[in-house]
Amino acid sequence: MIIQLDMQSELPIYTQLVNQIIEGIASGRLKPGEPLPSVRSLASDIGINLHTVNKAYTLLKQEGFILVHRQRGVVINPDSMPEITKAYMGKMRGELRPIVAEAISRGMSQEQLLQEMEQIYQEITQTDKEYD
Amino acid sequence: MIIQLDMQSELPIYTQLVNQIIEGIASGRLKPGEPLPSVRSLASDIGINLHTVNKAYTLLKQEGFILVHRQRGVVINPDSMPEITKAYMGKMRGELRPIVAEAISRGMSQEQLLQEMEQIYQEITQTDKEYD
Amino acid sequence: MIIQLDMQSELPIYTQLVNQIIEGIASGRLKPGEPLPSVRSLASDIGINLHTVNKAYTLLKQEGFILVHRQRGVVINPDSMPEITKAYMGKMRGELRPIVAEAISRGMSQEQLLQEMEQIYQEITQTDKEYD
Amino acid sequence: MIIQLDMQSELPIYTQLVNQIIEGIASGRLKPGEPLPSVRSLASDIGINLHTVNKAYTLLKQEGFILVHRQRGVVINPDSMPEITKAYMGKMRGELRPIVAEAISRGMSQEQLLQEMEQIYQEITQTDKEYD
DNA sequence: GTGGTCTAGACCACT
DNA sequence: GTGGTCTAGACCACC
Repeated sequence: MIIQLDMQSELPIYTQLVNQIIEGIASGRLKPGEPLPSVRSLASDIGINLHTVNKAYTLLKQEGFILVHRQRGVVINPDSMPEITKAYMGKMRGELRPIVAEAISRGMSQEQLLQEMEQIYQEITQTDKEYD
Repeated sequence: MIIQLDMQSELPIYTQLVNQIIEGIASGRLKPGEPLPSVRSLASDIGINLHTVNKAYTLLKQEGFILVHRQRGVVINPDSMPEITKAYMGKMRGELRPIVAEAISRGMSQEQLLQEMEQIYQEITQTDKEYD
Repeated sequence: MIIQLDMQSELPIYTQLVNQIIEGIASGRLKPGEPLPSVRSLASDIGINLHTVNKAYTLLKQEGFILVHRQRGVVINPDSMPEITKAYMGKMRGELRPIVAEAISRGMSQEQLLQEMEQIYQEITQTDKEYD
Repeated sequence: MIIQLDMQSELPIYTQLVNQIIEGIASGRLKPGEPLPSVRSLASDIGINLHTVNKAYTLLKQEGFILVHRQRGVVINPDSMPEITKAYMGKMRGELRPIVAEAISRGMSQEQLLQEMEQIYQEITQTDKEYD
């Protein structure tokens, strides 16, 4: 798992970590049951504080993406991913809405916008298949 | 222009203001050249601090959505909206990516996701046409 | 709001804080919309670190007992308390079960046990009514 | 004696073990004088560390639920179960209190709550009577 | 060794 | 002044 952090980003480090791990799951690079590095080792690997990693793991655990197994350590949830709940859909639409609004106000067509999303979808899912 | 703020949101108030004004533009409710309330009146109308409105207007001005005349006050940019620059596309893709990734990891299909975006696009653009 | 912490307890400080605030809500001493002290002031009042208070508040926020209002600070959720969800019932039963099992193995009758719970229920709800 | 451990639980494994053995006693599946597996065999049976089983047995012995004979091995205390001491009642009430408080704050009535406890009591005591 | 908790001190964004 | 974030160093419980 390669983690790329942007220390200048407005996004908190722990959020970037969460995003990258979720993208890892979405892409198939991180498979159910697969172990994640310990907070300490990941923190020292990417040169941040262990508490920052801990916060990211805690959030991922709360949402159900990962779990802490007493014997195997931190692993991608082997049983199931979080569901598409109403709460999630609400959150997702709330995040999407201002992005779409700005695109419209800049004159982007619906087709262009959908194409962008489609391309991102493809980029994420069709990651190098050497991992399968 | 009706402004709906969520004081419990994680989004800063000034960001919510910016988003709503941009959505107003996208929907056609706010037309080029149309005046916006003064910092002072908007702030007192919605019960927030002057600085907060000021920050929102400043950001909108920087991106080119509005113009601030000393005499004529604040108006929606009558000449042109911000362009679809490379910088903008990069920003937009960066925001879209984690949303798409989470949707994928929760098992949402590309079709579902595109449909969601299409619906949001429609919701914004086909706002009540009494404004035209 | 008087907070009583037991620094020798096996329960983490932030858990004790969470419990006491929830009991404050249950008893009516803390009413919907009522403000809670800031993390800093509460921390210094009870002589603990502000991060510990922060963790307690974060948990209460996640479960919906409190919310952080951008203007009014931290307040008891004025609209609604968390629901009696399936997840909550599962959690509650899982906590209750070992308590009941031990009581049975020590020879406590169902009546005694129910009476204990009833008394606790009464103790919490019939707190000194000077607060109403 | 079937032991069900949840390796993702927040409860330590040894606590889960203790709880399940006490519930076994409460239900009548484990009777006074009945032998329990040796530390070694139980550990290997359920795939956990020797120390973990040892810790559970030590706690059960300290509270008086089991006896550990050098020759006859581990047995459920044949003479008596732990008493309903003041210390125990204090501990029990302390555990019950936050559970009751949360139930109240979520709007659960005293009747509902008592009913829940009654049902758990019944579930534990009216276990399949083939064991009698 | 692991994750979990607590403390301490610092900076920043927001209002 | 508020909450949010990050760092640092420490101790403990668990396995």
